[in-house]
Amino acid sequence: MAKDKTSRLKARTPRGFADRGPAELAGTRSMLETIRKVYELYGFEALETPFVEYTDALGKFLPDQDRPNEGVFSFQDDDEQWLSLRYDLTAPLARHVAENFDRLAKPFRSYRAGWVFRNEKPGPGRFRQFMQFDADTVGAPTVAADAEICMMAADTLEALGIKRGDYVIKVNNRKVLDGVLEAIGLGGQENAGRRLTVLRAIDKFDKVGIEGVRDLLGEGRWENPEAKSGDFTKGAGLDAENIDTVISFVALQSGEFTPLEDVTGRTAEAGAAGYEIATYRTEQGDASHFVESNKGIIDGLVNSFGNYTTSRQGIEELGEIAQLVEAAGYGRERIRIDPSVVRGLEYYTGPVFEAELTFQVADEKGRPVRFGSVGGGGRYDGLVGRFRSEPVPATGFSIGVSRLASALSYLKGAEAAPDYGPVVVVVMDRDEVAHYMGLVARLRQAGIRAEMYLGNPKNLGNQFKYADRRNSPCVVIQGSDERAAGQVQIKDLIEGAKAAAAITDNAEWRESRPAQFACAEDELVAKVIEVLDHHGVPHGAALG
RNA sequence: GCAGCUGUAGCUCAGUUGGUUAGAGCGCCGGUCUGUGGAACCGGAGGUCGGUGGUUCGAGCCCACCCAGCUGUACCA
Repeated sequence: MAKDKTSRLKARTPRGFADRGPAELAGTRSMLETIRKVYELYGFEALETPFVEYTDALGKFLPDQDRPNEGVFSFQDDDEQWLSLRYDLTAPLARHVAENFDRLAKPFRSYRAGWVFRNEKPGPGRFRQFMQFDADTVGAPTVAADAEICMMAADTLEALGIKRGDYVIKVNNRKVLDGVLEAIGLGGQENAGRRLTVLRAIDKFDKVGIEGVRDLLGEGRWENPEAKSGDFTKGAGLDAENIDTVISFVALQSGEFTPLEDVTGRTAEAGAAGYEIATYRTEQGDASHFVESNKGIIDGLVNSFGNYTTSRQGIEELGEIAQLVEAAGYGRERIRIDPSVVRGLEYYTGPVFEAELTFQVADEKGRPVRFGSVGGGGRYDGLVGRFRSEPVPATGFSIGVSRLASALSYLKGAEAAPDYGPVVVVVMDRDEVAHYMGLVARLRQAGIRAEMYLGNPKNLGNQFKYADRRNSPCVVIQGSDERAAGQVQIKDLIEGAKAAAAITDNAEWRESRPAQFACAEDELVAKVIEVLDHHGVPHGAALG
């Protein structure tokens, strides 16, 4: 079929999707392996579910319509049932547990890694296909299950090489929020919409600050507040008193008003636990000592919201979590009670978690890059219950593998090790291809990545260029001279590149044949291994 | 969805007040070179100037609309 220029196909990946090269694949693979080991250490077991689910199982039909939510990729089966690509790993887990409920040992503890799909506008670091790695405990109502998940999240980030202090696991409880919302008259089904607006406002605390949240709780907020220009976001329309109530809640973690724990009389103990102690003195010279601790935050919550029934229950759960993680040695620098975390606006029913990276790096243009949330989770006691007559408690955590991988690549910077290619056996004599293939086979049997040059062999230089591009550690050469002597030439390309740095003349370059030596054909494997080991190139069992 | 900015070769970009056949660097392919990577030199491929319409003797350049991308914002189960 003749193709003129105008009708030629344009090769391109769809918006929000990307191909992944060998370096990225290797990085992801080792990350997944690290995460998997931590999850297994905690007693979770592997599970895989398909990419496609019935849309109703995902709970993603638009209200009152016969059509799935636009945010999920959907299509109809030949029997006209709606199918969708999974948009997270939690809804499919709930389906799996419900489907196999009687067979599974409860509590059921499983982990899953895989691609999920969202039909949304892509952006920097946001794709329409990305990978998550989840762990969930289904059938355990105790907050010990939640506390454990938080500790595991901290362990996982550290196992991935993120230093303590460069991340934090924030914990909140939806019940605390719900109680506050009830108290300001936003309880009940009829206020679901306004409740959502309030939650979103709180969720934006990080971005817009305390005054921004105040605007969003009241009339609304302009994208550029000074100029009153750009987009206007309509607010929740609360009155001043209720705004103050909500603000006082958010402010508990704002740094402007963080309740402290009084450790007067036990400063030695607090100091030993690693707390930074703040000291205040009265005019009479009496000293009081305080630390910023989870207990302090919880005491503050009890003081402000302890008389709301729903909130009180949530605060007690947070207190238990704080106590459990503290007892296990996880202090506030790792797991932090933080009332501003909202997370997962729909199905969470109790504790919610968010894993955040706190270090900052600059991108190639010198602008600061914030990574923010790299994982999150919480308790979703209602999700499995949708399929059954009774509620089933469940709690879980999800790591955004793709986003975390890009954060890690910034952290590691340029030190990413080069991936070495295979040993290349060049073709000097076309009639001897069978013999060259024999050499390659010997190398492969010894566990060495190797291949014969399969392109046009007429120009030896091209074969070296190819090996160079593949980042091959060395090439194997055998012409008629060597064959007659029962020898091969091994050329160490890594050493050669160093040795040749001083040579500027092409003729001299060719003549000198840097880092090249001859050996008996029988010694081929042993000598190649010497070269590989010298440069730390993996082979044999180390290939994995 | 809304707002701002940007669309010229694979990439980064020039392109004069609107004036002949739209250029450069890098990259790519080939050659010098069928016994040696880099360098060098020579040659080649690759463009409906994002699209359509308009103004004009004449548009890559001016105007209108559309499309795409980027950034922010909204939404994000």
